[in-house]
Amino acid sequence: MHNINIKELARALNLSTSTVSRAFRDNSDISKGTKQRILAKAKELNYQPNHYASNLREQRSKTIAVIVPELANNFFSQAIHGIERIAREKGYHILIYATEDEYEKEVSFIHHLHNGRADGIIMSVSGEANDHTYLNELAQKRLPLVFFDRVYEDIVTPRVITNDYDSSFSAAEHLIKQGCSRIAYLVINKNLSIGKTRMQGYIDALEKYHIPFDDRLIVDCSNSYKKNNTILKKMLKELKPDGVFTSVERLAFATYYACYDLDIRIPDDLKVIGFSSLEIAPLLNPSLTTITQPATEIGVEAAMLLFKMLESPESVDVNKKVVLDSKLIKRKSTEKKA
Amino acid sequence: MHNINIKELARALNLSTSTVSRAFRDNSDISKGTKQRILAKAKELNYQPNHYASNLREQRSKTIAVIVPELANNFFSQAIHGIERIAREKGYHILIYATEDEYEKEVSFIHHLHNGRADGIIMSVSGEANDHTYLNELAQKRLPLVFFDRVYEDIVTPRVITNDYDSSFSAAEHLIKQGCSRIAYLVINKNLSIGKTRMQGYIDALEKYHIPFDDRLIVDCSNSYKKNNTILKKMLKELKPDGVFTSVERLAFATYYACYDLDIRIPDDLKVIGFSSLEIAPLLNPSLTTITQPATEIGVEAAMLLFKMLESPESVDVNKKVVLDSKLIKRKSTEKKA
DNA sequence: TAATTTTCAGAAACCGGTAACAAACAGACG
DNA sequence: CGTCTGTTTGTTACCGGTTTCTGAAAATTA
Repeated sequence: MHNINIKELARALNLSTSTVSRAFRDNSDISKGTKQRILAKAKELNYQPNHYASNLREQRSKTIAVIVPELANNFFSQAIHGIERIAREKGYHILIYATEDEYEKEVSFIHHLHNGRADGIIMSVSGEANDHTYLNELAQKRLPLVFFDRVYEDIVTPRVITNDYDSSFSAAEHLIKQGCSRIAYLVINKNLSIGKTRMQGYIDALEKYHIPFDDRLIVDCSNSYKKNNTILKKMLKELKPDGVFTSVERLAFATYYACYDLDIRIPDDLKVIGFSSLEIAPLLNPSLTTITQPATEIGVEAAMLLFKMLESPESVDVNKKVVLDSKLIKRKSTEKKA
Repeated sequence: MHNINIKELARALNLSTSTVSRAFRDNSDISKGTKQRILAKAKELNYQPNHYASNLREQRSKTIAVIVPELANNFFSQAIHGIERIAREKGYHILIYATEDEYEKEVSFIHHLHNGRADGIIMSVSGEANDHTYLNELAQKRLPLVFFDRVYEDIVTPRVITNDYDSSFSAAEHLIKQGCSRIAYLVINKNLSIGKTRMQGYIDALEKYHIPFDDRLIVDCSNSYKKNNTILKKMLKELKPDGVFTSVERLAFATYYACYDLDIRIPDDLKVIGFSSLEIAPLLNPSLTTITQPATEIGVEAAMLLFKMLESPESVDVNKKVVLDSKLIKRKSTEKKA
């Protein structure tokens, strides 16, 4: 048994397809009586207008694409949660794509989206390469794009970010005030603007407190747990920092594991602070001081911005930047010795 | 500037649309030369076949829908990650829907999917209500459905689950062997089969070790953190259990928080074990003994099963059940006093 | 009552592809 | 040279809706 279509429904009611179609859209003229009759019959026969036929005719899909570097990550899953909520309220569906931080996948996803599959794109970039021209084609096709959190500076499109510079400055300042003077900064992709911005906050805080900058303390990490463990252990042994500031949640965990392995006590020997959306940071051993981004809210804002662009493209400045505040939450991992 | 379509591409090449169309599908006859010429021109003009037009004609969408209770949850985000990987390999796209454990949303999502938007559905159910007839209509529409993890027993469709009974039995047994005799079982939805199965393992383990069953120790929790905190504190004070077994990750965290508040020491005063997909369970204070489900693999298996159904519906028995093993990982939260 | 406007329903074109069928053309063969 | 076969391309109907245009009937107005 196949799906019932508008033709069959029309025949069952002895009406034309155009009349039946009208019953499902509010604007057109149709008598109240027939509309009722059609809707009743439609419900009885469980008729749903074919989505692809409507989309083809109307030239819009009521679907938005969400591209993120990874899914199994607290920040992104919370952000998607926020996007999903707004999309549902607006009657939109969301397609999810994970780039796994691979540039090729990012390019491929974007290219495929040129086919009308989605009406707009919300994206947090992978940041693996420097050629972002493939994103410029979107504007030509009138496919609105909103960046969130991880962005490309050279692409002009609205974005939702957090006050990364201030947060980083505060984070480094906090470590300094807790007595740290050799603070390592852990980053995954130094080239990505978010990594750079956060690093600048760290550097400026050092300068304010006249702490010499040692570039060996800027540690470039990878996405592999194993490699990071090696890198971090080496760094901890050789450079003996008394504070670690991680620009990414995962690196805070990696630091914990490395410290466990090396019998370095947190916070006595080493204080740790990190960007993190982990809800159970208070349950860690020791509880982790975090800069927590409003992940769900970022998703919500990004989605609302995209919908605004869809509803009236002129109303949104392409340079629009929504900046939300992260929160520095002090916990045991940066406590001073009693 | 609008999207270029097949007609314009054909005109640019002085060919008919059918010839151009053929260049993009492998089966049809077309000379090698023209195919090359077409593909080159397509690339030059950045032509992408309109997805909705193809879908309408071919009556399939190359899209699968994934319905989960929540997104901001380690288990589900890992499972989606697994699904996404397989889908991408197969050239499929995935639509994501979160029910937020609300029955109405689940029904509404399923109903909307009758419109051809997706070729198949992978779902973990909300379990809020008892009428699941809306799912039976899917089979009539030849819309394949695969359950994973949280399933409805009364719906006959392939499923991917874990050995919940055995895992629960082992978990309870582990607590008993560690010296617990008053073990609370924390559950969110007692009616859901997964809650029942897991509870049975717990009950049978108690029986095997001749430990009396006290139904006050079966604690029905909610999805609200605040409510759970109240419920758990009350339970801990009144019933003084020496072990807690949580059927859901979130409840293990809630137990930790409650114990912190009440100064109950884990594991000395109370041992805790729980189902959890948290990768950083070793970093908790104390590290949490978990039954860890192979979340990503569950997603992968569910997706592979769905694709098998799509490729040859007869080849998959509707009673097909893929059972994967969870792992019991012992950590400090269930350690015996030295 | 006749003229005019309004209301409501149907016919048909259209969205952008796909594929069955038709046709043109080249080469093989008697 | 004519017929046959195979290859390649074009013509056209179709997928399932939406919407413009058209016309008949009903309602309003003169």
